[in-house]
Amino acid sequence: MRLSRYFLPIMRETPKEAEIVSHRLMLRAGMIRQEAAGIYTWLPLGLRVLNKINAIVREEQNRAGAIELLMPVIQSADLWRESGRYEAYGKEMLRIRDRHERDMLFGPTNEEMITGIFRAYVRSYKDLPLNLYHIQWKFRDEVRPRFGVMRSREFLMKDAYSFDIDAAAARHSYNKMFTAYLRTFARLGLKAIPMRADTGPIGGDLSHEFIILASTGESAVFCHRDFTGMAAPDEAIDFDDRAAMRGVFDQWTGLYAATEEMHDKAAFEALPEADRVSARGIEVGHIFNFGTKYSDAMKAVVNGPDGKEVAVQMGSYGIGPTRLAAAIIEAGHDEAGIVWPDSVAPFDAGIANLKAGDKAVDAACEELYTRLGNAGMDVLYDDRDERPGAKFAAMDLIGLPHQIIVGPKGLAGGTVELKNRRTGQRENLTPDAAVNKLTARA
RNA sequence: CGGGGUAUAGCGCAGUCUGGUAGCGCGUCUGCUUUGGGAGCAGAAGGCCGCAGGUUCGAAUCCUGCUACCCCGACCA
Repeated sequence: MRLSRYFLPIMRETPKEAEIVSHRLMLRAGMIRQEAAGIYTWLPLGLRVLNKINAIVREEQNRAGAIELLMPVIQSADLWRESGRYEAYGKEMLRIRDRHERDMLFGPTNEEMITGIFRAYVRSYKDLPLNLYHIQWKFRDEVRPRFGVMRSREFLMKDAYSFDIDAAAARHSYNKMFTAYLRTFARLGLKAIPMRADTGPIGGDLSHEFIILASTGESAVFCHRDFTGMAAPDEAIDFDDRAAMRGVFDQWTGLYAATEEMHDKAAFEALPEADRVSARGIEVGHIFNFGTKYSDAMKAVVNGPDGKEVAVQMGSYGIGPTRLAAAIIEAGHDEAGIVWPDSVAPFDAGIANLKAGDKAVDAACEELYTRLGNAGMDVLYDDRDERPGAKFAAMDLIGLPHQIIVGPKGLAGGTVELKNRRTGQRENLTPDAAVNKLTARA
């Protein structure tokens, strides 16, 4: 993409409403635009990041055996009356009425709808286990939306729903999602720590929140220091291996970790002082095993091997990609701007033409741009007629992980500069070497 | 939902107390000079001063009502 033809409204000054760093940087980098309290447009640069996050979430859901579908944002109130949540959900649910005076709502979550889908088609235990998910907009009419897309009213959520014949099978489904989440967050460059959580209005008895540590986190969290050194399972792990899944779960839940609501002060203080981590955390995922709460209420039953009908065991599993975009920035930024992990960077690399209009520099940039593009890289080429300082600032602000800086001084000696945004390390290389080095990474 | 605040050009702000028809910085446009960490000079465009009503010869400014947004707290993917 040539920057001169792209739509990237970056700002030098920070709009005053932005309090936390991710919100400020998302606005300044031209990723989002506020349309109303807690409601945002995702501008082109932000959308690229969001799409990359979604792709990783999707890959890991699929790897764990979940199957994607797409449910609507607008739902009928009738389904919610069946489960009893139409009354129970409260003012967070945005209720609307259509032209025929029918009660509708903007979905805050989809347990009812997925249960309706399940019971319409699945009759036999032989069709289990089943895990269906979608990535869809949700609306929760928060009393006080804040922190940009971190706590917005409209937000994107990946929500998966598992259906199993019995509690043991449901437990395995839970462990699979647990493992998939660890892998997902690791691929997004985040260190997420599972913490036992309250189940709230979703219901059930087993639940974990995945929390990343960040000073701007909304809740206080407490955990064992060893979590910071733990590595997520690699892609060779077998999701159908019950013992392996249980092993991952046990490993990641064996140490103390709790949010403020679930905090056990005595247990925490029993740890050696050096092992205690007391910090702020951002919730980026939440999983629930709630048994037959919805299947009972909505009669989602299957015939078991013995011919008798049983209510299916269910679980639900949520990740907020829009919140994740902000959380990744909270975890990766410096004074100059965002520092994206390669996996979610809006572009794989940037080329800064320090003297647009200079024949040699233009030609060198064009060649680099073409060659990297042919190698399958997504490159942002800053071909604008701007001063070098403005280009450096823009590249750093939007956080491109790898930048090739091309100017007359270097070219005179046959080199360009390759800069690593994260480490700040720069090296002078021939254009060939720079292309090879960048493409070798993929 | 309680408490506090703000609303003036794309962004950040001054002007409001003390009424006289709107200004600064950044950004944008034109031209020239510049070009390795957000350039300089010259010129230009851009504003129902949140909305509605009132007071007044005259309202960004005073009065009344409304709306939107932000912050602190309680609640939440």
